[in-house]
Amino acid sequence: MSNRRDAVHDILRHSDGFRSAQDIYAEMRSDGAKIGLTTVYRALQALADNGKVDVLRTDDGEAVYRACASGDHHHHLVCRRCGRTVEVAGPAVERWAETIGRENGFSDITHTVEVFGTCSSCVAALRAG
Amino acid sequence: MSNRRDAVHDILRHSDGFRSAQDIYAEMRSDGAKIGLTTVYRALQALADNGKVDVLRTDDGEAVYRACASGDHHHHLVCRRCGRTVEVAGPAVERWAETIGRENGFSDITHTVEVFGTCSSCVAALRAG
DNA sequence: GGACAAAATGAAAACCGTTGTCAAAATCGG
DNA sequence: CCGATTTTGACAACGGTTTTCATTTTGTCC
Ligand SMILES: [Zn+2]
Ligand SMILES: [Zn+2]
Ligand SMILES: [Zn+2]
Ligand SMILES: [Zn+2]
Repeated sequence: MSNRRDAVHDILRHSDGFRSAQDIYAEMRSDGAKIGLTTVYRALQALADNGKVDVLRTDDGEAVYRACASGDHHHHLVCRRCGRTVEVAGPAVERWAETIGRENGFSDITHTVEVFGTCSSCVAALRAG
Repeated sequence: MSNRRDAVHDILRHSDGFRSAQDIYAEMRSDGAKIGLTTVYRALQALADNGKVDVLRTDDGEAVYRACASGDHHHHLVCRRCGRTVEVAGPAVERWAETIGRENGFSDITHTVEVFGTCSSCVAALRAG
Protein backbone atom coordinates (compact mmCIF):
# COMPACT_ATOMS: atom_id res chain seq x y z
CA MET A 1 0.00 0.00 0.00
CA SER A 2 2.27 2.82 1.15
CA ASN A 3 4.66 2.81 -1.74
CA ARG A 4 6.43 5.98 -0.60
CA ARG A 5 7.15 4.67 2.85
CA ASP A 6 8.67 1.55 1.34
CA ALA A 7 10.76 3.63 -1.03
CA VAL A 8 12.20 5.57 1.89
CA HIS A 9 12.74 2.36 3.81
CA ASP A 10 14.58 0.90 0.81
CA ILE A 11 16.96 3.83 0.63
CA LEU A 12 17.81 3.24 4.26
CA ARG A 13 18.22 -0.49 3.76
CA HIS A 14 20.75 0.17 1.03
CA SER A 15 22.68 2.69 3.11
CA ASP A 16 25.44 1.82 5.48
CA GLY A 17 25.43 4.67 7.98
CA PHE A 18 22.82 7.04 9.38
CA ARG A 19 21.10 9.35 6.91
CA SER A 20 19.20 12.61 7.32
CA ALA A 21 15.75 13.31 5.89
CA GLN A 22 17.04 15.93 3.49
CA ASP A 23 19.81 13.61 2.46
CA ILE A 24 17.35 10.86 1.59
CA TYR A 25 15.08 13.33 -0.17
CA ALA A 26 17.97 14.58 -2.32
CA GLU A 27 18.94 11.06 -3.31
CA MET A 28 15.38 10.11 -4.23
CA ARG A 29 14.94 13.24 -6.34
CA SER A 30 18.22 12.77 -8.14
CA ASP A 31 17.11 9.19 -8.84
CA GLY A 32 14.09 10.67 -10.58
CA ALA A 33 11.58 9.84 -7.86
CA LYS A 34 8.56 12.14 -7.63
CA ILE A 35 8.26 12.72 -3.90
CA GLY A 36 7.97 15.69 -1.56
CA LEU A 37 10.15 16.47 1.40
CA THR A 38 7.10 16.43 3.68
CA THR A 39 6.37 12.86 2.68
CA VAL A 40 9.94 11.79 3.42
CA TYR A 41 9.61 13.27 6.90
CA ARG A 42 6.29 11.54 7.40
CA ALA A 43 7.65 8.20 6.21
CA LEU A 44 10.65 8.43 8.53
CA GLN A 45 8.41 9.35 11.45
CA ALA A 46 6.18 6.35 10.81
CA LEU A 47 9.13 4.01 10.38
CA ALA A 48 10.66 5.27 13.62
CA ASP A 49 7.34 4.92 15.46
CA ASN A 50 7.04 1.32 14.32
CA GLY A 51 10.58 0.60 15.39
CA LYS A 52 11.58 -0.12 11.80
CA VAL A 53 14.43 2.37 11.92
CA ASP A 54 16.75 3.73 14.59
CA VAL A 55 16.99 7.49 15.10
CA LEU A 56 19.64 9.61 16.70
CA ARG A 57 20.62 13.26 16.85
CA THR A 58 23.86 14.59 15.47
CA ASP A 59 25.86 17.09 17.50
CA ASP A 60 24.18 19.91 15.64
CA GLY A 61 20.70 18.67 16.37
CA GLU A 62 19.83 17.05 13.08
CA ALA A 63 17.86 13.79 13.20
CA VAL A 64 19.43 10.88 11.32
CA TYR A 65 17.96 7.47 10.58
CA ARG A 66 19.17 3.94 9.95
CA ALA A 67 17.48 0.65 9.08
CA CYS A 68 19.32 -1.71 11.38
CA ALA A 69 19.63 -5.45 10.79
CA SER A 70 18.92 -6.24 14.41
CA GLY A 71 15.42 -5.64 15.72
CA ASP A 72 16.62 -6.17 19.27
CA HIS A 73 18.01 -3.50 21.54
CA HIS A 74 21.52 -2.60 20.43
CA HIS A 75 23.92 0.29 20.09
CA HIS A 76 26.13 1.73 17.35
CA LEU A 77 29.79 2.10 16.61
CA VAL A 78 29.98 4.90 14.07
CA CYS A 79 32.95 6.10 12.03
CA ARG A 80 33.00 9.83 12.49
CA ARG A 81 34.62 10.28 9.11
CA CYS A 82 32.79 8.04 6.62
CA GLY A 83 29.73 7.17 8.69
CA ARG A 84 30.24 3.41 8.46
CA THR A 85 28.21 1.89 11.26
CA VAL A 86 28.48 -1.38 13.15
CA GLU A 87 25.68 -2.62 15.36
CA VAL A 88 27.00 -3.73 18.73
CA ALA A 89 25.56 -5.40 21.79
CA GLY A 90 26.62 -4.40 25.29
CA PRO A 91 25.14 -6.61 28.00
CA ALA A 92 27.57 -5.10 30.50
CA VAL A 93 26.32 -1.62 29.68
CA GLU A 94 22.71 -2.68 29.95
CA ARG A 95 23.37 -4.06 33.42
CA TRP A 96 25.39 -1.04 34.47
CA ALA A 97 22.69 1.44 33.45
CA GLU A 98 20.02 -0.50 35.28
CA THR A 99 22.16 -0.79 38.41
CA ILE A 100 23.27 2.82 38.53
CA GLY A 101 19.66 3.91 38.15
CA ARG A 102 18.41 1.62 40.90
CA GLU A 103 21.18 2.60 43.28
CA ASN A 104 20.05 6.20 43.00
CA GLY A 105 16.39 5.41 43.49
CA PHE A 106 15.34 5.87 39.87
CA SER A 107 12.81 3.66 38.09
CA ASP A 108 11.80 3.08 34.45
CA ILE A 109 15.41 3.28 33.45
CA THR A 110 16.40 3.78 29.81
CA HIS A 111 19.65 4.84 28.25
CA THR A 112 21.36 6.13 25.14
CA VAL A 113 24.80 4.87 24.23
CA GLU A 114 26.77 5.59 21.06
CA VAL A 115 30.40 4.90 20.31
CA PHE A 116 32.37 6.93 17.78
CA GLY A 117 35.76 6.37 16.20
CA THR A 118 37.72 6.34 12.97
CA CYS A 119 37.39 3.08 11.05
CA SER A 120 40.38 1.23 9.64
CA SER A 121 39.74 2.20 6.00
CA CYS A 122 39.58 5.86 6.96
CA VAL A 123 42.83 5.54 8.89
CA ALA A 124 44.41 3.95 5.81
CA ALA A 125 43.02 6.68 3.56
CA LEU A 126 44.38 9.33 5.90
CA ARG A 127 47.81 7.69 5.88
CA ALA A 128 47.83 7.48 2.08
CA GLY A 129 46.59 11.11 2.20
CA MET B 1 36.28 40.60 32.88
CA SER B 2 33.36 38.83 31.23
CA ASN B 3 30.64 39.64 33.71
CA ARG B 4 27.88 38.21 31.54
CA ARG B 5 29.58 34.89 31.10
CA ASP B 6 29.95 34.60 34.86
CA ALA B 7 26.32 35.50 35.36
CA VAL B 8 25.26 32.71 33.02
CA HIS B 9 27.68 30.33 34.70
CA ASP B 10 26.18 31.25 38.09
CA ILE B 11 22.69 30.44 36.95
CA LEU B 12 23.90 27.01 35.91
CA ARG B 13 25.78 26.48 39.15
CA HIS B 14 22.60 27.13 41.09
CA SER B 15 20.53 24.81 38.91
CA ASP B 16 20.14 21.12 39.50
CA GLY B 17 19.36 19.74 36.07
CA PHE B 18 20.18 20.69 32.51
CA ARG B 19 18.88 24.06 31.31
CA SER B 20 18.26 25.49 27.86
CA ALA B 21 19.56 28.83 26.62
CA GLN B 22 16.10 30.35 26.39
CA ASP B 23 15.29 29.01 29.82
CA ILE B 24 18.35 30.72 31.32
CA TYR B 25 17.62 33.91 29.40
CA ALA B 26 14.06 34.00 30.74
CA GLU B 27 15.24 33.55 34.32
CA MET B 28 17.85 36.28 34.03
CA ARG B 29 15.35 38.73 32.55
CA SER B 30 12.75 38.00 35.20
CA ASP B 31 15.50 38.59 37.78
CA GLY B 32 15.90 42.04 36.29
CA ALA B 33 19.16 41.35 34.47
CA LYS B 34 19.79 43.42 31.36
CA ILE B 35 21.09 40.85 28.92
CA GLY B 36 20.30 39.75 25.38
CA LEU B 37 19.53 36.28 24.19
CA THR B 38 22.50 36.41 21.81
CA THR B 39 24.86 36.97 24.71
CA VAL B 40 23.42 34.03 26.60
CA TYR B 41 24.06 31.83 23.58
CA ARG B 42 27.59 33.17 23.26
CA ALA B 43 28.33 32.67 26.93
CA LEU B 44 27.10 29.09 26.84
CA GLN B 45 29.14 28.38 23.74
CA ALA B 46 32.29 29.71 25.38
CA LEU B 47 31.64 27.81 28.60
CA ALA B 48 31.10 24.61 26.66
CA ASP B 49 34.25 25.19 24.60
CA ASN B 50 36.28 25.61 27.78
CA GLY B 51 34.79 22.47 29.25
CA LYS B 52 33.16 24.48 32.03
CA VAL B 53 29.73 23.08 31.28
CA ASP B 54 28.37 19.84 29.84
CA VAL B 55 26.04 19.97 26.85
CA LEU B 56 23.56 17.48 25.56
CA ARG B 57 20.67 17.40 23.11
CA THR B 58 17.11 16.68 24.13
CA ASP B 59 15.01 14.35 22.00
CA ASP B 60 13.61 17.31 20.13
CA GLY B 61 17.02 18.70 19.29
CA GLU B 62 17.29 21.48 21.86
CA ALA B 63 20.73 22.00 23.43
CA VAL B 64 20.78 21.96 27.22
CA TYR B 65 23.63 22.84 29.56
CA ARG B 66 24.79 21.94 33.05
CA ALA B 67 27.65 23.06 35.28
CA CYS B 68 28.80 19.75 36.67
CA ALA B 69 30.66 19.38 39.94
CA SER B 70 33.11 16.92 38.46
CA GLY B 71 35.62 18.16 35.94
CA ASP B 72 36.56 14.61 35.05
CA HIS B 73 34.88 12.49 32.43
CA HIS B 74 31.51 11.32 33.70
CA HIS B 75 27.96 10.61 32.63
CA HIS B 76 24.48 11.60 33.79
CA LEU B 77 21.49 9.97 35.35
CA VAL B 78 18.60 12.31 34.55
CA CYS B 79 15.03 12.27 35.84
CA ARG B 80 12.90 12.56 32.75
CA ARG B 81 10.14 14.22 34.75
CA CYS B 82 11.77 16.85 36.99
CA GLY B 83 15.21 16.98 35.40
CA ARG B 84 17.07 16.16 38.61
CA THR B 85 20.52 15.00 37.57
CA VAL B 86 23.13 12.80 39.24
CA GLU B 87 26.68 12.63 37.93
CA VAL B 88 27.81 9.03 37.62
CA ALA B 89 31.05 7.27 36.80
CA GLY B 90 31.14 4.12 34.72
CA PRO B 91 34.58 2.58 34.47
CA ALA B 92 33.03 -0.59 33.05
CA VAL B 93 31.38 1.41 30.27
CA GLU B 94 34.60 3.26 29.49
CA ARG B 95 36.39 -0.04 29.10
CA TRP B 96 33.58 -1.58 27.08
CA ALA B 97 33.48 1.30 24.59
CA GLU B 98 37.22 1.19 24.10
CA THR B 99 37.21 -2.57 23.62
CA ILE B 100 34.27 -2.73 21.23
CA GLY B 101 35.89 0.00 19.14
CA ARG B 102 39.25 -1.76 19.02
CA GLU B 103 37.71 -5.13 18.19
CA ASN B 104 36.15 -3.56 15.11
CA GLY B 105 39.32 -1.85 14.01
CA PHE B 106 38.30 1.66 15.02
CA SER B 107 40.67 4.18 16.61
CA ASP B 108 40.26 7.50 18.45
CA ILE B 109 37.27 6.09 20.25
CA THR B 110 34.85 8.37 22.08
CA HIS B 111 31.35 7.78 23.34
CA THR B 112 28.16 9.36 24.58
CA VAL B 113 26.23 7.71 27.39
CA GLU B 114 23.19 9.05 29.22
CA VAL B 115 20.84 7.27 31.58
CA PHE B 116 17.23 8.36 32.09
CA GLY B 117 14.66 7.39 34.66
CA THR B 118 12.03 8.64 37.08
CA CYS B 119 13.48 9.72 40.40
CA SER B 120 12.01 8.65 43.73
CA SER B 121 10.39 11.99 44.54
CA CYS B 122 8.65 12.01 41.18
CA VAL B 123 7.41 8.48 41.74
CA ALA B 124 6.06 9.58 45.14
CA ALA B 125 4.43 12.65 43.61
CA LEU B 126 2.81 10.49 40.94
CA ARG B 127 1.49 8.08 43.58
CA ALA B 128 0.04 10.95 45.63
CA GLY B 129 -1.64 12.02 42.40
C1' DG C 1 41.33 62.25 33.17
C1' DG C 2 41.09 62.03 27.64
C1' DA C 3 41.88 59.46 23.13
C1' DC C 4 41.90 55.68 20.61
C1' DA C 5 41.77 50.57 19.60
C1' DA C 6 39.84 46.28 20.64
C1' DA C 7 36.35 43.52 22.54
C1' DA C 8 31.63 42.70 24.07
C1' DT C 9 26.78 43.50 23.54
C1' DG C 10 22.02 43.01 21.77
C1' DA C 11 18.12 44.00 18.42
C1' DA C 12 16.83 42.42 14.41
C1' DA C 13 17.38 39.57 10.39
C1' DA C 14 18.85 35.36 8.45
C1' DC C 15 19.23 30.42 8.79
C1' DC C 16 17.83 25.66 8.78
C1' DG C 17 15.67 21.51 10.13
C1' DT C 18 11.20 20.36 11.00
C1' DT C 19 6.07 20.58 11.36
C1' DG C 20 1.43 22.38 10.07
C1' DT C 21 -1.94 23.66 6.45
C1' DC C 22 -4.89 22.60 2.96
C1' DA C 23 -6.26 21.76 -1.63
C1' DA C 24 -5.34 18.39 -5.15
C1' DA C 25 -4.53 13.58 -6.28
C1' DA C 26 -4.57 8.78 -5.45
C1' DT C 27 -6.89 4.85 -3.36
C1' DC C 28 -10.63 2.26 -1.42
C1' DG C 29 -15.45 0.35 -0.95
C1' DG C 30 -19.49 -0.53 -2.62
C1' DC D 1 -18.10 4.23 -11.93
C1' DC D 2 -18.98 7.51 -7.52
C1' DG D 3 -18.58 9.18 -3.19
C1' DA D 4 -15.69 8.57 1.09
C1' DT D 5 -11.21 8.21 2.91
C1' DT D 6 -6.38 8.46 2.82
C1' DT D 7 -2.08 10.11 0.99
C1' DT D 8 0.50 13.51 -1.11
C1' DG D 9 3.33 17.78 -1.64
C1' DA D 10 3.88 22.93 -2.39
C1' DC D 11 4.02 26.34 0.65
C1' DA D 12 3.79 28.76 4.96
C1' DA D 13 4.80 28.75 9.67
C1' DC D 14 7.58 27.48 13.67
C1' DG D 15 11.42 27.34 17.02
C1' DG D 16 16.01 27.12 18.24
C1' DT D 17 20.28 28.93 16.84
C1' DT D 18 23.60 31.89 14.32
C1' DT D 19 24.89 36.08 11.76
C1' DT D 20 25.01 40.81 11.11
C1' DC D 21 26.21 45.19 12.35
C1' DA D 22 25.75 49.46 14.71
C1' DT D 23 26.31 50.75 19.44
C1' DT D 24 28.32 50.37 23.99
C1' DT D 25 31.68 48.98 27.08
C1' DT D 26 36.34 47.88 28.24
C1' DG D 27 41.35 48.12 28.01
C1' DT D 28 45.67 50.78 27.11
C1' DC D 29 48.65 54.31 26.59
C1' DC D 30 49.54 59.04 27.33
ZN1 LIG E 1 20.61 0.36 15.18
ZN1 LIG F 1 21.53 -0.58 25.65
ZN1 LIG G 1 28.17 16.40 33.69
ZN1 LIG H 1 32.41 7.64 29.52
